[in-house]
Order: sequence, then C-alpha cells, then structure tokens
Amino acid sequence: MPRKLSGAAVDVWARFIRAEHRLLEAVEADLKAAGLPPLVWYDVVLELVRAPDGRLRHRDLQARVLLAKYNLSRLIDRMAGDGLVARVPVAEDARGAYIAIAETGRRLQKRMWPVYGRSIARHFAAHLDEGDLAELDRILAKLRAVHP
Amino acid sequence: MPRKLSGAAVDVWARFIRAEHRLLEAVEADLKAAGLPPLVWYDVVLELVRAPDGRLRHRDLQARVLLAKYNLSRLIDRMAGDGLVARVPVAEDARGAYIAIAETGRRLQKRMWPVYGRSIARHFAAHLDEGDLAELDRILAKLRAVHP
DNA sequence: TTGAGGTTGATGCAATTGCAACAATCATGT
DNA sequence: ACATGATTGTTGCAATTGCATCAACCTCAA
Repeated sequence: MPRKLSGAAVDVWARFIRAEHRLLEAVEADLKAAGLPPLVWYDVVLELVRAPDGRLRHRDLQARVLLAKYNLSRLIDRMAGDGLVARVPVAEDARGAYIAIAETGRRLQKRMWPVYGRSIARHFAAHLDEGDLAELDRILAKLRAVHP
Repeated sequence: MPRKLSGAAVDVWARFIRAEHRLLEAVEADLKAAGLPPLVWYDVVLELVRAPDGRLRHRDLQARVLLAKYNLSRLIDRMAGDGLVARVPVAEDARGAYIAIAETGRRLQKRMWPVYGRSIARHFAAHLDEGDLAELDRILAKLRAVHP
C-alpha cells in the first residue's frame, strides 16, 4: 500500500502481465503446432548463431537468455544430447565452458524463425502501428533502465 | 519471415518479453524475500476475495487466473492443504466445485498485498508517469482485443 | 428415454524447474 | 607461495508443470 501507487497503475500492471502471458502462450502453441521445440531453445540457438564464433561462455549465454544457471546447465544437456550444441572447454579458464552451436543447431534456428516470426507478426505486430511500437519501446526502455 | 514483420517490431517484441520476465522475477523475489508464497497464490486469493460470495467455480477461477486446468487443480490441492481455500460441491452441477476462500486465505491476501503493491510501485509504477501508463494501457488494449 | 457429444475437474506419469549444496578453479592480498 | 574468498558450472533431490487420459456428469436432439 505505498502512497505512490495508483489503482490505475495496478490495473495497467495486471494487464501488462496478462497480455504478455497470453501472447507467449499463443506463440509457444504455434511452435508446438509446427512440431518445434519451445522458445528458450530458439533463444539459445539464436544467441549462439549471432555470437562471433558461434559460441558463448555458459555464463554469457545465461546472461542473454532468461534462465537460471542450473536451469541452463540442463537445457544445454538436452540440446547437446540432440546434437544442436556442444560444450567446448575454455583454454584460459579450466572451470568454464563454451557452448558452441553445431550445424544442426544452425538449421534449427533457420527452421524455427519462419514460424516464430509469423507468430510474432500475427499475435503482436499486426495489431500495432509504427507509432504504437515506438511508444511501447520508449516505455519499455524506461523499465529496462532499472532492470537491465 | 512474413512480409509484414519489420525488424523494429521484432526488437520491440523481444524487449517486451524480456521486460515482463525481469519484472516478474523481481516481484517474485520480493515476495519470497518476505516469506510469502508465489504470485499465483495471490491471484487466486484475490479473485476469490473479490468474488460475490468469496467463491468461484473452478473453471471460472481458471479463466481469471493464468493457469492450465490440471495445474489449477493441484494448486488448489496445495492451498486447501494449507487451509487457505476449500472445495465446496455445487448443488446444481454434481461435476463441479466451488473454490471458497477461507478466513486464512483472506488473511493471506491482506498480508501479501502490501508487499506486492510495494513491489509493483518500486519496479514498475515508479518509473512511469501518468502519460506512460495511459499509453501502455491503450497499447495493451489493442493486444487484448485479439487475446482476450 | 436414451445415447452421442460436450463439459468439468482430477490424476498417473514423465519432463522440467527450483533449491541447496558442491567441486573445481581462479584472483587477490599478504 | 599460499590462504581466503569469489566465480563457474554441475548435481541430488524435491516440487511443480505438462501431457494424456480419465470418470463422472450434463445437454440436447432424435
């Protein structure tokens, strides 16, 4: 019950949470309907494809993907099991590991993007004009400033 | 790769998802730090407190809370185990069940709100002015139109 | 009335997540 | 060199989630 908090703000908060949840649900459903793995898998392969040598340190990947570290460890286990990525020791740091994208992983990224992109378009972008997007981005930037 | 989808839109989408995730993470952390149960629990008790007789049909509760039905079934199991809510048979429909808030449940709602409210204020509302909130709400309404 | 089809809510089982703790290694100050 | 403390990534175990399916009940048309 902080003094600063208006009822309107709480309502917007609730709608914000709910909207994101529904959207994500719809997108995940599209992926599944296309026989594709969940969104985190895409996040991982995308970050790796984007990375300079197709690989990232575990901790750097973890910082980019929204996942707890122990959680990422096991996701990588599964993805490595499928041959999508591989763990590569780090020369300068015997504790560390690179997660390196494999060819299969690159293909997965290419295969997922059309479905994912279409899903973003359909559920999100199609309903907003350029001004909306700019405004939303501006607002998100304010929030991001605090939660980097 | 739909033609409609601009790169900017994808970026905003990604930031949208990420912002919501970080915010939710921060809020959940606040709740946990205060020794309180997770947000879904609050959602449930709040909906029940708000409901006319302090109770809702399982399916109606499920529609309000963002949870799959099997998931809600078991959440209610746990909450009922803690004496927060109770299952009450529905006279007119022998299949159904009301979920009724118990006194303990009302107290939990009262106990969680200050922490949750403060968390919303701190992580969300404090960084947005009234115009931002109005804009955000307008944009969310557009999205909500498609994903009710 | 009856039976086909839909709704409601629960449940067995597998997969995933969260928590707490861990071993191994590195960085730093002395 | 070496002890102390921080970082990196993993793991055992418990809790939660997802999936598929279920039983029980309702609805409605023939």
